[in-house]
Amino acid sequence: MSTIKAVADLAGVSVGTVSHVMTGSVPVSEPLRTRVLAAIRELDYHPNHIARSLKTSRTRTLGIIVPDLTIPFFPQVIRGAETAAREHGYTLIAVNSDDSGPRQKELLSILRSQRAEGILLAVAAGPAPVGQITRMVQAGIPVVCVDRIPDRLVADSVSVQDSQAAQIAVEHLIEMGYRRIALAMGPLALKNERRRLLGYRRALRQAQIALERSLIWPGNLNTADVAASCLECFQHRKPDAVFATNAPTGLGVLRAFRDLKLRTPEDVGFVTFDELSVDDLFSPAVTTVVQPAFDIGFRAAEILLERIAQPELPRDPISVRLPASLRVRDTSRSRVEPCCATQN
Amino acid sequence: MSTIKAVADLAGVSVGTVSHVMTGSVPVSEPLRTRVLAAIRELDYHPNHIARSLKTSRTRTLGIIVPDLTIPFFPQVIRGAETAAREHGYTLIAVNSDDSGPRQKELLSILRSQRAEGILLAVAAGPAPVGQITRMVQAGIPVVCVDRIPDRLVADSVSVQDSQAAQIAVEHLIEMGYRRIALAMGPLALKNERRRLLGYRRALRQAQIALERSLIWPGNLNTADVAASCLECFQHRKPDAVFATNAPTGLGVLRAFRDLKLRTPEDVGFVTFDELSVDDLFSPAVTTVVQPAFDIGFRAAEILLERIAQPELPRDPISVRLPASLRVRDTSRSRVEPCCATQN
DNA sequence: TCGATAGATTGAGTCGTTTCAAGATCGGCT
DNA sequence: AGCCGATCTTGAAACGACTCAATCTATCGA
Repeated sequence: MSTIKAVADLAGVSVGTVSHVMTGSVPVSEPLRTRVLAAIRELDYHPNHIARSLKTSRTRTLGIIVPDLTIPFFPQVIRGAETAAREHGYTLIAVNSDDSGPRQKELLSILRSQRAEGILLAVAAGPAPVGQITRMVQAGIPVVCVDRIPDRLVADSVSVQDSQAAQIAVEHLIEMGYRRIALAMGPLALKNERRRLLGYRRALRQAQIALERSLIWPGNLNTADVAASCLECFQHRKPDAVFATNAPTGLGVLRAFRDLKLRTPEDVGFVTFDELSVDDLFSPAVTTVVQPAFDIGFRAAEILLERIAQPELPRDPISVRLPASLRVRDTSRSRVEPCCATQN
Repeated sequence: MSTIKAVADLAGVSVGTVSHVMTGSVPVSEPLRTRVLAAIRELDYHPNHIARSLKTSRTRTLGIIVPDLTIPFFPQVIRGAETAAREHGYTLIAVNSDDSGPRQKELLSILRSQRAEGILLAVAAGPAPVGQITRMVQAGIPVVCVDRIPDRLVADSVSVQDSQAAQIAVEHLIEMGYRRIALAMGPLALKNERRRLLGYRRALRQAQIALERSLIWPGNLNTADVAASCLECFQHRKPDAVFATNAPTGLGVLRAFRDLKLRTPEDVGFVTFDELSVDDLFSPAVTTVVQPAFDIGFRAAEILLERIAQPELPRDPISVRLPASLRVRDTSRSRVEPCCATQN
């Protein structure tokens, strides 16, 4: 791979001149400039970004760590962040923690070694690496958390208005005539989940529906386990609707419905957080709470870039909450008389 | 951010010794080693990967460029590639070309400047950057193409056995009793699409069904446009089944079915390449040709790493074709008498 | 014609690490 | 005691690009 020196020799100028042509920071006369550009083309010269970064200590690189690329939400976040990064001349590199704590630590360390100038982090399940993050921020590498907001961490974050979104979803179910609304949720250890629970309670309270603790199943994010709790709940408590606070949980619930031969919305109403996929093409189409994933990524990257641009500013953590929207489809339509006998 | 020199000073040794402790390439006595490790911890030292790369000219980094992260296929490929990379101590960085030719060129250039040691490329739509790829390979940066295989390019590639997969899918439809099988496909400019067409023709020929040209609609990969062609075709040619050769096309067809109020499989049979999503939860569940996306990524990365490990080997391009599998669900079940009157 | 000045060009030093050759230390053996 | 070899430790030279200070060139006015 050719170097700046090779270009300089071929063009018959000094390395300084070539550098000036590349960066444009210092004017270069037209004839020399032309010769340099010709030499660059001739040698297929690609400036060594590594050497450049070493000297300038600027990599113009942002990192994003997501727990699972195969959940549709995260690619959207990445695209948003990438868009913002590109507008500022930055490159975004995406890596996957596989929802593993150790791997996440390793990736943070790698990104730090690679001297990413800032990091977007959607934390993996389990305890968040608070100490590591704090050290990075102290070392001058800003970190912005997206989606999941770790407890006990003072840092910038961008996510959705969890409680409002949950409240709207549950209010919608109530309006549609459902009363015994079960809440299928993820681990209470996650702040987002607690916030969504809050919205659920608020909606019930405002509709003067008594809270029934046995209709709330906090669980893990394993789709199969969720399906099991759902089966269990339907045997004993007979809810007439389910609100799922996240996609894996929602899928688990749908799986249980299938096994129980329950139809939506005839037998049971259903709303879930997050688009499960192309929900509108299938029947019954699923009513979902849609998170503004692209915007979350975009805003998060913007905050990060701002921090990078003004590193000396005092760090009052910024916490942006974007509104979600309810996309009403079939699974939450008003209850109707079933046309033929079903178990219920 | 602390440097190796700071560590050396704190531990009271030379920078060379610290380096030896880090890399383990030269033995270091226990007492010194302990002092060095303590100093590293004390200073929260993270070796500057940039300086290291500059010196060793090894970045231990692989790049992957995909056209669209939000298509579920690609995240799977990335996970496969990442797994293989990690096994060899490499980090994979993923970037998104947004299916834009210029952006793809730019990303190739960036990855080259960043000195990625090898590149996995799922080419964007439009003409492939053959020249650029060839120059990279000549410069010693191996490139392996995944999924889409550009014409006119002599390079390693990993993708699916297109024609066999298509043939199996169409044979399945024939076996289920469908005869007028339409082929909804992407641009003929793509080699994969031509291969899938081949499989379709082979299946028809073997079943002695005459090929009807008007049942084949090559198109672009725009879901809305596909839906339009589909409407058109159903008005004039009345196929009794449709095989879609890729996911966006498949979605377009389903959208048209919805608009035409056609039910599957009662009114029309349907099989598509690629999982559309959680196809099995909805009704009717979609019969799909499942590509081994993870394996494609994994094998591609392995080939890449092999090339990197043995750069001087002559480059007979390796072309791996992995088998796809047919996941039979509802939309291709045998035709049955409709229970009530439907348009047909 | 000459000096001053603005502008273009150059070259050396630097970033943080690896690595090689050379120096230091130590124990064992004669 | 002195020497040898094995083992550990050190220092300095790279890697490739940027950048500052210094040099060079040309232009213009006196």
